[in-house]
Amino acid sequence: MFSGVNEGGLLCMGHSEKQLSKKTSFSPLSEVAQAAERHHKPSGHADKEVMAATVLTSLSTSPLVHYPSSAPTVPEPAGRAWKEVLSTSYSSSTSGNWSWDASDHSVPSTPSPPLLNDTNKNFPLSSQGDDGSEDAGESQHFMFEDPIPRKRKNSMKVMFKCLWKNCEKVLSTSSGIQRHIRTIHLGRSSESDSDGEEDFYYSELEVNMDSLTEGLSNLTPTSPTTAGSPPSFPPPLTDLPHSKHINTNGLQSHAPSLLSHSAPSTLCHIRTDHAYQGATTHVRAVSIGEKRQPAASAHTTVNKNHASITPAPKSTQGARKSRGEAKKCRKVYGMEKRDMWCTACRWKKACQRFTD
DNA sequence: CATGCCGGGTA
DNA sequence: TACCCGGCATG
Repeated sequence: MFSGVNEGGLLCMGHSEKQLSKKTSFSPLSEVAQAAERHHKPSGHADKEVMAATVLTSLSTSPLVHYPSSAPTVPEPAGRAWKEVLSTSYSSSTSGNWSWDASDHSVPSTPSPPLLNDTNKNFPLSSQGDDGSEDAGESQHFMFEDPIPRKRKNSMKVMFKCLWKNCEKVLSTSSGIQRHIRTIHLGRSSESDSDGEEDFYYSELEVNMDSLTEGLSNLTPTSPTTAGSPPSFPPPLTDLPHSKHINTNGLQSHAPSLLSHSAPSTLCHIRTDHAYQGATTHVRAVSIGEKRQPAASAHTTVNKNHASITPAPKSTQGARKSRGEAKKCRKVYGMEKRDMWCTACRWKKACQRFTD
């Protein structure tokens, strides 16, 4: 799909420095461009290369452009389907400093139209001289996509499935599932007495009705019985490797705290570059509680979060020299904005901006 | 495989 | 000292 652009980048890589050829997994465009820009020393490189790289960079400043090439493992159809899902429910600014679409026009069961209207997309990093091409909301998704990216929004449906033990209640709205959890499992009578420590463990099933029509036909909003849940989905309340734990109060700087009970479908903000999904049915477990999560927890790589269910914070014996959970410059800014990294990160040293 | 960063190299 | 990178540990 981006063959033209990619080839351009790769062409530049062809006879560039070893650094470039080495990091083939990164965005060749920006890498080349930045390297070319940075290494403006008289290395004998033709100006043409620099120019081409620069142009490519300017074309590819939107990470969205870069993702498809950097995530080759995602099958194209699934990837696109996922993007469709994203575009219906989330607003991603793709640079790490993402933001929810603060507008509360989203209704879980009826995916809202593309967020062409999200005006307050704050994108503080976009100080590049770029024009508004990437502010155009989801249009950027398809800037370089094949000309027929027509989506089938109508085919996407969001379900919410209770993850509490022995309960597989499936509702079509997250508020419904939250109410269900609150009343049934948390024993609360009203929504008002929320003490901010509620754990709403439910999974958000985004179902592509096209491909899974009959497979999930029994997963109707009113079907409380065993629905066609993903086979590997673990029973709740013990371990939730697939679950995402999101809190209502204490989201930190990078994770906007717009997670409100009233805006259910904006629960999870997905960084698209981590938007891993292998199937058209995306399962996302969501919990609203009081636990703190590092900012990096807004990942979609759902299997990394050790979501502790009980309020007792499970003392992860990560006391070992584990890698910090904080997003480092590389993750936050991405390769394409490498010049925004802290110097330590640029030099492959310990990040000094996002210390743990 | 991607990421973080130590250790060591170069200018 | 600033910068870069090989290579390893980690997830």
